[in-house]
Amino acid sequence: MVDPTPFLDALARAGLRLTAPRRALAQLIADQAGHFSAADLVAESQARSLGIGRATIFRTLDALSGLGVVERIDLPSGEHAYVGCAPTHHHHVVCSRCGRTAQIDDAGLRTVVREVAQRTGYRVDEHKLELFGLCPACLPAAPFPLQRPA
Amino acid sequence: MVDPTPFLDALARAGLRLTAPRRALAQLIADQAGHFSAADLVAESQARSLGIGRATIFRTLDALSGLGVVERIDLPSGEHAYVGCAPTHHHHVVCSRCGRTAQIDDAGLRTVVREVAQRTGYRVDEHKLELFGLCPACLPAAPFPLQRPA
DNA sequence: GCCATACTGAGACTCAGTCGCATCACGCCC
DNA sequence: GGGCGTGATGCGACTGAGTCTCAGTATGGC
Ligand SMILES: [Zn+2]
Ligand SMILES: [Zn+2]
Ligand SMILES: [Zn+2]
Ligand SMILES: [Zn+2]
Repeated sequence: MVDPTPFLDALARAGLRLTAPRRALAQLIADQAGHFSAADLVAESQARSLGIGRATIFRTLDALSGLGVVERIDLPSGEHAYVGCAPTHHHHVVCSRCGRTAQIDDAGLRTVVREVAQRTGYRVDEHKLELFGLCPACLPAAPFPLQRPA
Repeated sequence: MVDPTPFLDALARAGLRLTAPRRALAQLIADQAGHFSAADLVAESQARSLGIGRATIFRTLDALSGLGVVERIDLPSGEHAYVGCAPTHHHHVVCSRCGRTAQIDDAGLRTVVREVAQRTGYRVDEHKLELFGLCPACLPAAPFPLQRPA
């Protein structure tokens, strides 16, 4: 039951209409603890009998991610998931157990990108960094790393 | 018409059989200039009348990526693509125009990962970094960056 | 309150990827 | 150089994500 206003504000600021389905979805998204999939929203919307069409859920996710307040992450499994987040450049650490994410800013990546550009001769326009592991809350539950950190 | 033996070697080393479809696919993959999708292979296999089933293509890609000689990359568009590559830890710079990729090793990312872990309290087990831009060959053709480098 | 128009829901559709199963053929052993 | 066990194949049906169309609805500027 977190605050959905950032999502609504973003929509309003972009000149998009604040319709009932969008309000409901903003709330639904704000309520998510970790990352969530479009299917999750469909299921919950049905569970809560919100009467929101599947297409609208996809369209709203598109709109919100276009505005940068929701971001798509590519799970190692190949699935797509979303997280609500701030519309500034950043990356995510994703907990493989509970799905909760933390935002991280540049964290020294700028240097890495510059070095890569220099070494490869590519002009790098865009980059994506995702980190997976266990959040502080889940750490005690799982003693061994899945893979050696690298 | 590049050399398909690295793929075949990897299969053999893993105790997998070198069947006709796998040989054909190894060649097909070796022939790819940039990244390719499962659908690309299906199409080319049909074009060359290789008679390879769709399922086999997916299964072979799974096997090869399990062995690390092929890697799945998540394009910004959300599509999945594959690239043949060395079975060591590395990342890719992907040309948004021609799809050609360059491998890059750690490139200072280790430090970034460590810093992120420290700042967030997460234990980071796995990470994925992908860079997108233009390769040296495509650079002259496209004067403006799609987005400000960040 | 009216109206242009952005948005919506329903449902059909496409396309990636999976699965089960009968058949095949690789490659080890002789 | 054959047999044979078993891993691999192809087919075709299936699932599930995401898209599209279109007629109808409701937002928000005026
Ligand atoms: Zn984000
Ligand atoms: Zn967790
Ligand atoms: Zn690779
Ligand atoms: Zn290029």
